[in-house]
Amino acid sequence: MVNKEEFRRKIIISAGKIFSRYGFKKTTMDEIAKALKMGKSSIYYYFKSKEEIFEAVVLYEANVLRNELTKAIKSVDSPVDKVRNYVFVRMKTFEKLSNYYNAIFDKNLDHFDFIENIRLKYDREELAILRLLLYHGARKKVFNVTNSSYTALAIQTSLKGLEVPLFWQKKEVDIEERLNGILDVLFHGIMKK
Amino acid sequence: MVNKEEFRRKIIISAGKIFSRYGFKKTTMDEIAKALKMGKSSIYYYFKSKEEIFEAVVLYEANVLRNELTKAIKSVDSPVDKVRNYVFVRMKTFEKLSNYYNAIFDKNLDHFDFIENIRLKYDREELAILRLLLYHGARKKVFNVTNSSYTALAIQTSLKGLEVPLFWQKKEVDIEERLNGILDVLFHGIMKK
DNA sequence: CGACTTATCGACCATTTCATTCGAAAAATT
DNA sequence: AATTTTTCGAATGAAATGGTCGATAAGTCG
Repeated sequence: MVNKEEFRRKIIISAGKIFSRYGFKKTTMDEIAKALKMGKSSIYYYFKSKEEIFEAVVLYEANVLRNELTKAIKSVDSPVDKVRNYVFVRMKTFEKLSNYYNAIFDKNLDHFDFIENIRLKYDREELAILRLLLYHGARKKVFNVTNSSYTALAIQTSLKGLEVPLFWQKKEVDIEERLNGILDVLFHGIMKK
Repeated sequence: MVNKEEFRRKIIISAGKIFSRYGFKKTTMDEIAKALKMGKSSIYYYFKSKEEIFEAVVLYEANVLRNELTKAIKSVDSPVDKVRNYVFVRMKTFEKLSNYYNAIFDKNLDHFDFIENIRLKYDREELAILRLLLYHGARKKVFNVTNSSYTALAIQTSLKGLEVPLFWQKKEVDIEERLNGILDVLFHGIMKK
């Protein structure tokens, strides 16, 4: 009982690597099994289907993202630093969570309902976090934000805008620079004079 | 007539990218065609089979390697620099020629005769080049090599030994450092006192 | 134009691949 | 030794895929 969950996690991590390399479709159950030195059919003792494994992988990565983010926020005090850290970590973690992002972008996977669900859920979560960061910043008279919900949405939208070029032309873009640019604009439009 | 060869090269380069990402087996003719914005069957106007495309790709990359190497040798004068450049370029080009190297390493592709042929041919070529470099070095009284064939084989063997860890754990290994180490040993065992 | 060559493509076929199922049999636990 | 948990080989049916073929554009030459 205890070990079954343990082993599921093992599968998730191992399969995650393969998925991230070849994508959902090109990854075969046989490969996942071989990587774990098991027979293909044994995998089905732990997961009902390939899709279910993928779902678990994406969920797992989404959680990693969530943890990194909350950790990054807690690690500093000032609202400005919190926002800066949040944005930075969010973009930096990007590359590592290829399955999560592939799941969200890949048109080929649209038909998976759970992806839409995850996307919605995490969008809402992100919005809540941003709203809170802004709200506290405003409370402390650091930000000049009247409607934190509204501004949070604006920030989220611009962050998503940055995801696309990052995702498509990975190499070309200098993340750091562009992020700093965005943060500059963001803060100077937000900060109390 | 002129354009057909041109287009074959286009296919080779485009397909090469896909092969290098997914490997021979996981790459489909449909993908190759789509990448070129063509119908799948059109590809067969230029190549007889998927295997033939792959062969062309590997051959193409092998030629790239050969060119880089001869260029690197010609760019310097002293025997020491020639050997050093040769070894360096050979290892540096490594990452870029994933198809060539995959073809040589991948057990799954063993049954392709042409791979064995390419391997043999290029092994022989490499040996000839090394032998020449050593021979000239000895002539100029820079190297202390009595049997250049024999020593060339030794060097080739050790270079191949380095390929394996490079190939399997790409990230971990610091190429530069290890190469310099090998070169150090090589030269100081070879140089005239 | 009209014959002819070059190039593209959709539909189709034969085969292979692959996710999944199932029952049996190890292995572990009671 | 009975029971439960875990693993696996073999089988299956559906989907994917490499390759073929004839039709048909598109281009060329007289």
